[in-house]
Amino acid sequence: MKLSLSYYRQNNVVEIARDLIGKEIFTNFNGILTSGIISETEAYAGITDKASHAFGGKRTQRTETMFLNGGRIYVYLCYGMHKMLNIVTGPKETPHAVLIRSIVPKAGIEFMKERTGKTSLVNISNGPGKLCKALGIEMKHNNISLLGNEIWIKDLDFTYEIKGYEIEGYGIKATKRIGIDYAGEDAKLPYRFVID
DNA sequence: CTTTAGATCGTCT
DNA sequence: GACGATCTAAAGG
Repeated sequence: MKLSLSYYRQNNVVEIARDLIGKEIFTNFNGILTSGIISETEAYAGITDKASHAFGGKRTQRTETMFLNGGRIYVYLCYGMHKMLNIVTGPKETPHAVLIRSIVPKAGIEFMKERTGKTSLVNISNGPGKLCKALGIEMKHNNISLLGNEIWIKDLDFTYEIKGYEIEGYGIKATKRIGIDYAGEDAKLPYRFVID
């Protein structure tokens, strides 16, 4: 079933990042439904985390979304061409977010191929920029609710097998985050979660 | 297999 | 004006 507001408003962003592994994220834009199983995440822990856009309580037009209450998405542009998808968590004024870094495609695979120009599922959504392309996520989707009919996340109570990718009885490994060497000591925190 | 350059633009200073 | 929570293609070993 669809994850609820009370789920997103829990205050432990690192635990939520770990828990989101194995859940299914959907988008439904203009009648085109696509989804994938979340297989890699990273937690960004608000104002105390040097790697977070909201570090030190930094409020700008861009980071404002993270300060709102949990249960919406934060989309931003990286390197001038890639959209990044984040799940805003925690209560209002607590700018926690979970970056979705990889999904295993499930629903609407033909649409994903069309959006990415790829002919196979290999490497189609295994990266934060790539999954946004596969799911059709654009800058204009920043700030939209995860309880509406355009994007949502579902808990799974059974296992999946998708075109050779088996997601069953998996383990979850914690590692340091990617691409945040500027964050000093915080770059070493085990805030990245992957299926193992 | 690994390394490297180049693409490209919203956001902040 | 500088810089990314990245990706790809191309070249080299």
